[in-house]
Amino acid sequence: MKLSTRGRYGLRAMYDLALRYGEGPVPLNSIADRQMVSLHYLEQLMAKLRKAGLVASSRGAQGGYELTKPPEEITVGDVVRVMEGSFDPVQCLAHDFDHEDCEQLEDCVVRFVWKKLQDCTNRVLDSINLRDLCEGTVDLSSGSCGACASDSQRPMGTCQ
Amino acid sequence: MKLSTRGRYGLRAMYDLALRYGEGPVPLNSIADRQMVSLHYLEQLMAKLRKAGLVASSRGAQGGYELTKPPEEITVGDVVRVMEGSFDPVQCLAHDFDHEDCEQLEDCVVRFVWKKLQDCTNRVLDSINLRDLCEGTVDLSSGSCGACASDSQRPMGTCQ
DNA sequence: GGAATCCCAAGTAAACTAATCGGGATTCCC
DNA sequence: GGGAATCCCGATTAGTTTACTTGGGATTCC
Repeated sequence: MKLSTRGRYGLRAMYDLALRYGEGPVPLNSIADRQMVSLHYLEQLMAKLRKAGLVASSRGAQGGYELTKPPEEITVGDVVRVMEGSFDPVQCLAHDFDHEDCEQLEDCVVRFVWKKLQDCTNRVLDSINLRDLCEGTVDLSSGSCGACASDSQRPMGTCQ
Repeated sequence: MKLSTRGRYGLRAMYDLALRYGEGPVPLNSIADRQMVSLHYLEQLMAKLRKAGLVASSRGAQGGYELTKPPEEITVGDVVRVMEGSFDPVQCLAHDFDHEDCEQLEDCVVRFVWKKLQDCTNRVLDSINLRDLCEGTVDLSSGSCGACASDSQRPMGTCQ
């Protein structure tokens, strides 16, 4: 189980926008530079976030992207589910699954393991919003990245 | 984020073996039949579990596979990590990652979101062992599969 | 000796990933 | 009104992964 670059880049872009919330449209090339991601690729990712209603765009010079809601009203789960697709470890946990097909697919006991996993994942992702990220109020107690902690020139809580 | 068939089939095969623990080698074709999985594909999956030391095989007629440990000593996490690879949402959370590369890769704040996700996932998967599955002592309270509950002809806790 | 098993390596079609490429449409500002 | 800055869109692509299938070989029991 891995995250794709879509989820990772997408969340970093949203974090970047959250840091600049209220300052007007943020052009994508500045995000691409800061986050070191290909501009064209990021455009594709932003299209998903726009269609999901999480960001709004304005075209032309001085255009760019901005969050459609305050950072505290957007959870990490909102972003990740848009970028990665909803976390359905197995098909028959998906909302639109026809349970007539049940016996063809999965052992019940085993399926509920996946259900527990899904619940836990959503709970974690929905418990953190973009404002938490900006303010560094996320509890970082579990595990630490030594390489980052010592670099004090960078903006708070960031690596680059 | 999805589980591949490797993780799903692998856990079902291990559950099947756990139900028959102590009864001698279980031939793979019987597992493949019960779990409705291609025999040859299942062979490949079992090879991983064997190399990881979770099952032992005996060849020849009356041969088959069996757990190397009692079901209560094998967690779902043990199985899933073998089958899916360890859940490292991003590279730099992996054990062998060189943190010199840190600034190239990921924003710290965002990374700790992934760290929390990893911790929670491992905690859930490691909290359930194969005996729990066999005895149905897993707490199934969150969510339910209507199609299964009503079918009383099947072995307890199963769908098929 | 033959049936039942596990073991192994190779091949494959389809999907997915992580982009790149090339251009078009809109808007601001001078 | 012209040009720069920006978003928008569709096509293409190389590489990887997934979920198998195919075809056999080795071992063991009876």
